[in-house]
Amino acid sequence: MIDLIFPDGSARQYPDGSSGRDVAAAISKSLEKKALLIKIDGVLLDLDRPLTPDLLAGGGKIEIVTREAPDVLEVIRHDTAHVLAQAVQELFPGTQVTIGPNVEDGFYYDFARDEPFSLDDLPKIEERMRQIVDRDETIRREEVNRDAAIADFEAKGETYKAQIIRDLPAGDTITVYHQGDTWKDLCRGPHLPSTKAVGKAFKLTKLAGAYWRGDQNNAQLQRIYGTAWSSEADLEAYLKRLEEAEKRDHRKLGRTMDLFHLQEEGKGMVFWHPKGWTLYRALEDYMRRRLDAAGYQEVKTPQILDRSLWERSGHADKFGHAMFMCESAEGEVLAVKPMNCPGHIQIFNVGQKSYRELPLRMAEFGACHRYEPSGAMHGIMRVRAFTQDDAHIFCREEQVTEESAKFIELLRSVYDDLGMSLHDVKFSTRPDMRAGEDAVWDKAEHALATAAEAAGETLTLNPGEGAFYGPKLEFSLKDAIGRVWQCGTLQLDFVLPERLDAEYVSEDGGKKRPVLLHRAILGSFERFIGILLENFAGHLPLWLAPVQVVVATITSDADDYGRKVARQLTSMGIRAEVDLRNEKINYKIREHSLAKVPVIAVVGRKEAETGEVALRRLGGEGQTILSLDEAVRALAAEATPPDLARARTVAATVEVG
RNA sequence: GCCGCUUUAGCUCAGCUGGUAGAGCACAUCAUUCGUAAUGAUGGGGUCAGGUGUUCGAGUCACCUAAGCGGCACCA
Repeated sequence: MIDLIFPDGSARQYPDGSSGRDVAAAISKSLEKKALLIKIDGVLLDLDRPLTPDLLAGGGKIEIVTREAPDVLEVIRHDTAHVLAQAVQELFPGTQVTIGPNVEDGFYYDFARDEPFSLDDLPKIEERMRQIVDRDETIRREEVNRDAAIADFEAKGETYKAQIIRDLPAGDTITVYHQGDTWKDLCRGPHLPSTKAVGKAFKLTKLAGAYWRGDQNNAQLQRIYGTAWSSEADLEAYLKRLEEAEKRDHRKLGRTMDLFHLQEEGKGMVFWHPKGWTLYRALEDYMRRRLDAAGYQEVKTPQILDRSLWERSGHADKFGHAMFMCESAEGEVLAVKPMNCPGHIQIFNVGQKSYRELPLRMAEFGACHRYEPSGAMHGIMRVRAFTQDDAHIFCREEQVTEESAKFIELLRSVYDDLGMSLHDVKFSTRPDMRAGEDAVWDKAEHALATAAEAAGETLTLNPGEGAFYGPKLEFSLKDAIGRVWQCGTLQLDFVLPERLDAEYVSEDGGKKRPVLLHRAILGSFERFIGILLENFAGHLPLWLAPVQVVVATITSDADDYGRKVARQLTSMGIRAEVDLRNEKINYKIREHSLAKVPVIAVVGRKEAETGEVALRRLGGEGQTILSLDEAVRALAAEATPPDLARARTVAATVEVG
C-alpha cells in the first residue's frame, strides 16, 4: 500500500501502483473528470503515472490539479507545442522536430525542414491542431532504453532528437510521450492526459529563423511561435493586450509626437526634432545635476582617436569589425570612438594621481558609434550612433564595495524619479574570449557580486556574458510588448588600467593600478527615451514633456489674453505654446491630445474677463478653473524636475527649522 | 549577418485573375468666431523603395539590391 497526505492534512492509503486518476476517482467521479495532473510534494506529475514509492519519498503530499490551477497553464502551453509538432509532421512529412519549450505567454517549436514555412501555412497548421485536439488522442508516458531510443529516432530520420538523447546525462531516465498511436516525442513531461485537455485557446503568432542550439555556426531551423491559454476569454484578453501594447510603440509615438525620425542615409542614427530634443535635453539636464551632486566630474573626449589607442586597449582586436574607421588626407587611420573608456583613462593618466584623489569619478555624455549588425537595429532602442550617460570610477580595490553600493543607490533613485521599475539585474561572468588572468577574474567576479549583494540586489546569474575586460551587472527594463532591454550597467575592470597603464601613487609612495568601474544609468539616451515613451504610452510626466502646456483660445476675442497666459507661463520656465488658430475648441483639444500635450489651458471670453484659466489634463475629462496666478504657480511647481523639487523641500525645511 | 514578411501621397491604407493610380486624415485657399477629442467647400500633391527582366503593355509576374518589421545570432 502507499500512503498519501491530502492538502487538508488527512492521510489515506491506496493500493500499490495506484495513479493520480485512481485517487481522484476514489474521491468522486466528477473530480476524476476534471483532474488533469497531480502534484506530489510540489512536483507536477502525469495523472496516469503509477505512484511508486520513489515518487513519494518526499512525504507523499498529493494535490489533484484541475484546469483552474495556475500551474496547469505551463503544461497546457507545452502540450500545445507538442500538438503543433504533431500537426506539422502530419502536414509536412519529412520535417524534423527539435525542441519546443515554453516562453512568456506561450511557446515555440523549432523544426528542421528544407523548404521554409510560409505565413499561409500557419492557419492550416492551426486547423490541423484543432483536429488533433478533437481526436482526443491519449497522451501516454513511456520509459525507454537510451540506445534503443537513439536508434529509433535515427531510423525515423530524427537526427536532432537522437542528438539530444546522446547529450542527456548518463544516468537520466529517457522518456517518450505518445500522442495517439502514430506520434511520439522525446520529452521529460509532465503532460495532460489527452489532447482534448489542451483545449483550443491557442494561436500561432509568428514565424522566425533560429539557430540550432543558439549557435550561428549551426544550421538554422524554422521556429513557429504560439500562444496558449486555459480559456478562450484569456486568449482574447491576451491578444487585446498585445494590440494595445503595439499602440505604445516608441517608433509610432516618435512620429505622432513629432520627436524624431530615422532615414536610409543614416541607418541607426537618430534625427532629433525640436520636440524630441527638448525631451532629450530635459533628461540630460536632470542627469547632469544628479551626477554633479553625486561627486562626478564631467569631461569631454575626442570623437575620433588614432587606431593605435584602440589596439592597445584591446577593442580593435575584439570589436574592430564593428568600429567606424576614418582616414586623414595624410593616411593616418583613426577610429570613431565606440566607447569612452580609453579616452577617460588618457585624462586620468595626465600628471600624477595620488591615492588621496580616489575615488575619481569621471563622467561624459559620450557620443559613440558602433557598426551594429543590420538585423540588430530597432527604432531608437538599438542604433549605430548613440550617447551614453557614461562614467568611469577610478578607485582602490578596497573602495569597490562602497562605490558599487553608491552607484546602485544612485541608479535606483534615478529610475524612481523617472517612474521606471527594474525588470531584473543580471550578473554576467567571464566570457570565453577575454583579457586578463583567471586569478584576476576570480577577484573581480567575487568583488562585484559581493558589492551588489551588499547593496541589496537580487542577481540573476548570466554565465559567460561579461565584457572582455571584466564581469558586469546589467540593469534591464521592459518595453511595451515585454522585450527586455539592458539599460544600466556596472562593470568591474582590472584589465584596461593595466593595458593603458593607469596608475596612482599609494600611501607608501609606490605605484599602484587603480580599479576601473565602468557604469551607466540610462545606458544610452536613445534607448532610454524609447523605453520611457513606451512605458508612459507618450503621456510623459510634466517635467519631461516637450510641450507642457498649450493655451487654446475659443474665439479670437481671447487672443490677447491667450498670449498673456502663454507669456506668463513661459516666464516661469514652463514650456508653453499658444494656439490662436481659427478652429473649434473641440478640434484644438483633439489635436493637442493626440500630440500628448499634458495640459491644455482653455481660454475664452469668460476667462479673459475674470483673469482665469481652465486647465484640462491629457486623458481627463473635467477641467480645473484657477486664477492665472494660481495656475502658473501650480504648473511651475508640477513641472519642476524631481531632484530640484527635493532640493526646494530641503531648503524650505532648513529655513523653517 | 541569418530566416521569414513588408515597402503605393507627409500619415494610415485600398488597388480583383497584368490594360497605364484611389480613399480618409494631413497640407493650401476660402467661408465659418464656435465652450472641452474631427465645421464645410475647393484645390495641390505619387519615377507605386531602387534596378534588371518577361510581356504589345508591369503598382500587379520573375530575379537582384536596399531599407523597415518579427525572430535568431550579436551587443565593448
